[in-house]
Amino acid sequence: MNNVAAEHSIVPLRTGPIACRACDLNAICRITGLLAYEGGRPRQPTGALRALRPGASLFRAGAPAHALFAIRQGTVKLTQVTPEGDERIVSFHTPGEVLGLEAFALGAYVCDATALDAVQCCELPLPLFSERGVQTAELANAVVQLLSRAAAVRPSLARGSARERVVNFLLDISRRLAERGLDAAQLKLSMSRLEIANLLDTRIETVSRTLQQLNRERAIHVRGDRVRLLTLGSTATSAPATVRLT
Amino acid sequence: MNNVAAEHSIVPLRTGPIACRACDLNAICRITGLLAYEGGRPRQPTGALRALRPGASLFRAGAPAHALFAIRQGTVKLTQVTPEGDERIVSFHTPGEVLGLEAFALGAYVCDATALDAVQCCELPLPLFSERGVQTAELANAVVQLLSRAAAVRPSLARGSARERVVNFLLDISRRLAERGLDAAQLKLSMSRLEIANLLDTRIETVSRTLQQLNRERAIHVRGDRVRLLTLGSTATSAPATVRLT
DNA sequence: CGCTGAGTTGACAAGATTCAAGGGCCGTGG
DNA sequence: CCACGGCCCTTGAATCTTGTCAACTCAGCG
Repeated sequence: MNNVAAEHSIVPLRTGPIACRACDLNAICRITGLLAYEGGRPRQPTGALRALRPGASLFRAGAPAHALFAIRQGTVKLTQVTPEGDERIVSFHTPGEVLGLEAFALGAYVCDATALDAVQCCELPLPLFSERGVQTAELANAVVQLLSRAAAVRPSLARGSARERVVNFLLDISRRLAERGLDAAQLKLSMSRLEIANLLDTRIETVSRTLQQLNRERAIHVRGDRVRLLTLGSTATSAPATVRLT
Repeated sequence: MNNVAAEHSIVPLRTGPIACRACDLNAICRITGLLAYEGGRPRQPTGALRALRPGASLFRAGAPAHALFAIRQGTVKLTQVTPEGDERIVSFHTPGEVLGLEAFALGAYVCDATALDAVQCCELPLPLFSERGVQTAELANAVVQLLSRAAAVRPSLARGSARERVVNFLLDISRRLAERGLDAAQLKLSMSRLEIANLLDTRIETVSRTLQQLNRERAIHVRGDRVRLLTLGSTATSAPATVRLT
């Protein structure tokens, strides 16, 4: 009775990069010609591709910004260093998301970006925009679209009780997967418990306890970095009676 | 011995609108011609001005977005309604700041914007951008600048201990005043304790207790909605010995 | 002059952190 | 191949912070 994986039928998750059409940079890549077409269907991006090992840095806070980045595969964490000198995790980012948007205004990155696992990302050099320019109205509009979406307020995950934070954290990951057309019920937590605790402004013990409690309640199924959403996600919004957020 | 105001020399704060040159919309107003010049010096804005009484709504979440707003005077709170139906305060905004930047991408506002006191603001109709268009490279660049700055990560105030939250809240207001060239040591809290507590994700009693504790420690001087930063703000970063953030 | 609402304060309860200990997994080296 | 050590995660118990509830002050206002 030890083969829990088989017992609960945890299957391997998708690997491989995300499709270009599901990427937030898609419109811009098409316009700039970085993404060539073959009979109406986009093929591989022609822009610079980069591969990062776990722990490798994509860019660092304060460094002169030279490019925008789009994640194709893996997870990237954005962090800042507090005045006291310890790391504050700002957010985690999954395939299809774009990093470094502050570069247009500030010319430098404001966060450290670090790969949590094997990351593959596209690099869009900024001169692409300043040269051929935001002069073409089409490109300008695409950039404005992208930035404006990023400017919209995102509800902080570090609010409410420990339980609410953990639940919202899981639902946030699930929502992102769903938005890109992936399986939203099976999550792979690429980050450690410590990093989750950092993001949620709580302690590792609290994160662990809360996950285990949700597990006991059959709201989720946790095993290491694999999480399966059971009553969470499917019924959390429609039938709040089964799983209390609070 | 009841004349505390005189005793601690609390003086009236500046009223009147902020100067156009200290406004985040300045560049865009100049380019669009909404802000006319007289011999090189900007005069009053020619765009639509709106005045709001305390409690009046500037725009509502979900409403079709038709304009950008720049605050000239007063304080505006941005709120969202949680799925449970109660108000969550997202941020407070002071003169010179621009609201509604998500409109470009979403076509609708994502927050409710409400005046906390007598507010005066400029309204920039969105057609201004779609018509004459982001086609002029200069305007496009100004919009990108504004949006890109807004896309930069802001550290959440609802993190750390109750004391850290309150201190950071006060320092945040102070910093904003300083950025616009105003007196950063004298704050007028236009919002209620309840609204502060909501923003900081804590309780009104905790906010009250913390403010009073800082007051007893001579870190600040509080009297109603007037706060004077004493050791806070001037020495908080350079000499952490006097006032502990933690 | 009493009413009302915002703010403050105290006492207690609930929840999170802290400290300590133990389990499981994995890579290294005997 | 197995033992060992390190790291991550989990769990328990004590402590501390914050939330909760209630009472009270104070200022503004009819």
